[in-house]
Amino acid sequence: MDACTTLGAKFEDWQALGLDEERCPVRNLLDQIGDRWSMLLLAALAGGPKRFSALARAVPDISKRMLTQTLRMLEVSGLVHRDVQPTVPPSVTYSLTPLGRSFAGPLLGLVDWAETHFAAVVEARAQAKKAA
Amino acid sequence: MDACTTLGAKFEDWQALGLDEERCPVRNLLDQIGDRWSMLLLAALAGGPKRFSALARAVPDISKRMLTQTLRMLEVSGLVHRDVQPTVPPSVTYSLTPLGRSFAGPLLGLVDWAETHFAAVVEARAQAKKAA
DNA sequence: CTGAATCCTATGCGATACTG
DNA sequence: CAGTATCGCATAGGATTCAG
Repeated sequence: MDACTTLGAKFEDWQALGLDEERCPVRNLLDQIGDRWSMLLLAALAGGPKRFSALARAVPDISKRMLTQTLRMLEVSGLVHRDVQPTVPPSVTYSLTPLGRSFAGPLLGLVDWAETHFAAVVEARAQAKKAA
Repeated sequence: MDACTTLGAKFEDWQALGLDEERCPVRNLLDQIGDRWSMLLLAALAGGPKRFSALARAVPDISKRMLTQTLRMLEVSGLVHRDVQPTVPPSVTYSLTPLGRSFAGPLLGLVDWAETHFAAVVEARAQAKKAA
């Protein structure tokens, strides 16, 4: 049974349960990390702990507001650990929890797909634009 | 080298290239399928071709507007094929292209992670709420 | 340095009504 | 049946300023 068939079967199961946002793990996950920044920050932290300002530099086009907000959400969900050093000036280090690290595998799968098939997607979009 | 380290290394590479939205495959993918419906519709189609109204029933809380819009985007990106039967009344069937099917693997990885670790995430959120 | 607070704009997305 | 068109709100999220 290939991945496609398996996925189709799983979808049937969720559907039978009403695809409820609260109960369905997949809907829940998508609500969590289906935003513009979550996956990117998890990837940024995969290499090791980073400080707030280092993360801000690593992802140039994120605002401080969204950086704080996204990290908080990831922390609440148990994917990221926030370590505050009570120095002056304060120093805050973020790192992946074991749960966060366990997410690296699936995320890497997505990343690999993106890199492998990026050219095909660009090509498809070019074709579509030409047809229009 | 585990997935976490690999992912960290890849992020360094993207960072070196400026994490450009146009050029970075990952940013591009996230812009595409990082919305509320794309991944869900791809999963819904993984089991086989479905008609427009069947998809609308499969995902109860999607509006016709978003269903159309999301399917169009997936079609333009080459992940979904749209087959129009010029009958009366018209019948339109959507299916995954080979490119779309190739995405089932990575997507299944994400789904499996969600199902496996859902309980842990819920637990973490409960702890965070209690602390607050 | 690491945020919190406030303000403001863009737009995602649902609801509704209409068409071929 | 399978959309399209229009309206309108709720929210995402950037810019800026203040604080510990």
